[in-house]
Amino acid sequence: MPASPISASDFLRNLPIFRELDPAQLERLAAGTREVRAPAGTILFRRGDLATGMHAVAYGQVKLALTTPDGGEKVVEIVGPGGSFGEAVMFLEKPYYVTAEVLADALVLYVSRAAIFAEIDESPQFARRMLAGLSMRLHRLIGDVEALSLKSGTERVVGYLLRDCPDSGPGAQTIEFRLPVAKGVLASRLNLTREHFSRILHDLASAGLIRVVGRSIRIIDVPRLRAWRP
Amino acid sequence: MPASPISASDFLRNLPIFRELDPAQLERLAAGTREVRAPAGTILFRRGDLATGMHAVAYGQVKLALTTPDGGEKVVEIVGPGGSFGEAVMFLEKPYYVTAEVLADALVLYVSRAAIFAEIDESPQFARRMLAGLSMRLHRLIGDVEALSLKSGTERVVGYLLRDCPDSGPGAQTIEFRLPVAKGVLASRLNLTREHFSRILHDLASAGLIRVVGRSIRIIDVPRLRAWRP
DNA sequence: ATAAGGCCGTGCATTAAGTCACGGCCGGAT
DNA sequence: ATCCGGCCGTGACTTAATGCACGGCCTTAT
Repeated sequence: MPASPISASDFLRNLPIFRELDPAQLERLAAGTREVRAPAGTILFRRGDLATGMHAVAYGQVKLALTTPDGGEKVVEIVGPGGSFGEAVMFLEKPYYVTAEVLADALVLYVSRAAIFAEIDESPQFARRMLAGLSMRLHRLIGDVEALSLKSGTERVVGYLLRDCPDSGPGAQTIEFRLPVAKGVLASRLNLTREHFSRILHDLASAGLIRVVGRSIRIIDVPRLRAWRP
Repeated sequence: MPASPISASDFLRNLPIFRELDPAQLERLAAGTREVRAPAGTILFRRGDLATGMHAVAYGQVKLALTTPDGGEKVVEIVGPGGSFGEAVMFLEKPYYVTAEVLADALVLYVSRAAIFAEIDESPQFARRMLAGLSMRLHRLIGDVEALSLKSGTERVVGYLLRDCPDSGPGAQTIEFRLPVAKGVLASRLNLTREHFSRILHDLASAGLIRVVGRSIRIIDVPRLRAWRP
């Protein structure tokens, strides 16, 4: 099936979920893998499509979103290199619940259900790896539910800005980075309207906590931002 | 470890997750199972406690809730007979993310991580069962995220009331049932304040869609309730 | 250059939901 | 029976967040 099984297994090896597999295992998975190169804007699948395998991003960016009949959408996750999606729905043999759209030109690996199931039968270690992966996802999703249900918009934004800041001691530290996606997409991910998100960033900036220039954000004082209260 | 391994395996057999296991497998799991009888009000574990196994409800009712430092809480799930919880956190070897409180006198089976892991190594079929279980949970949780982020309070209530109504044809059908828990708990589960929930039920009732008497709810016309629009 | 389109910020009006306060009711314990 | 305490309903008010409208700006392609 694959045009170049060798490169498929090379990509697979570098994905967190498939790390620590031995070469034989990777080879078997690679045989059930298809490489999908897709430019920004491509819809990989829509809510309701049949699911017959899982997906992993080698490079690029994919947006997973819930959609409503009347055109509304809520971004559930933004998947970057090394990330995977669609496992749950593959195990359940149900149609996709979300729609996947490529945001930045991507190489997505598609691993068939048959290959995954065969490998589970072959290797308990692999099964545990998949279990850990799903558990991880579940854990993060409950974090989202928590943010959605008992935090304010501003708290969610602060939480996001500090997502990978070490919980370091006192003393004003400054960190600068670029948002990985357009603000509109991020707003939806954080369950805010574009307008509301814009206002929140503005407010945090005029409180002297952050500095925003286009997509670059400088956190002026990490501990003070972390200590933000309504 | 168990006082009566025979009854443990009897209970296990009747849980959806462990159904279809052969007697030998059940026996092995039962050996790693502890029966916990707990009256209403018991806290089984709190957010932050160490997790070393999973839990399954034989009878009774358990509430899983997120808690905030300042005493707030959001009910994530109400687990009844046959339901299980704590798997994800067990696989990740992380502390519990939610707090579990017994709502109605319960028998909860606690299965140690060791027993689960051993059985995964023993049986790929069991591994697939666990994968399906976690996938199921993930699926439902995304449903919650969807309800939380793109539905109004009333829509969530309507969705809940219709949760297990067959999507049958036209013609006014009537269904009556009792809420499984106190309205305050249900309100939190649906991410509403008690007051808001109360008003919503009132409004639906005065629109002639439902009839509420204490904990009993009669849906007067299922299709019309389903067709409810803001 | 310049045009065209997507993305973003902001003022104003509106609304869904939350908060506070109070009073009634129901069910279990004495 | 009667008392008590938890659970629930409701009115008045506040607030966080949304929706709409518009205008600027910064790409990207021509």
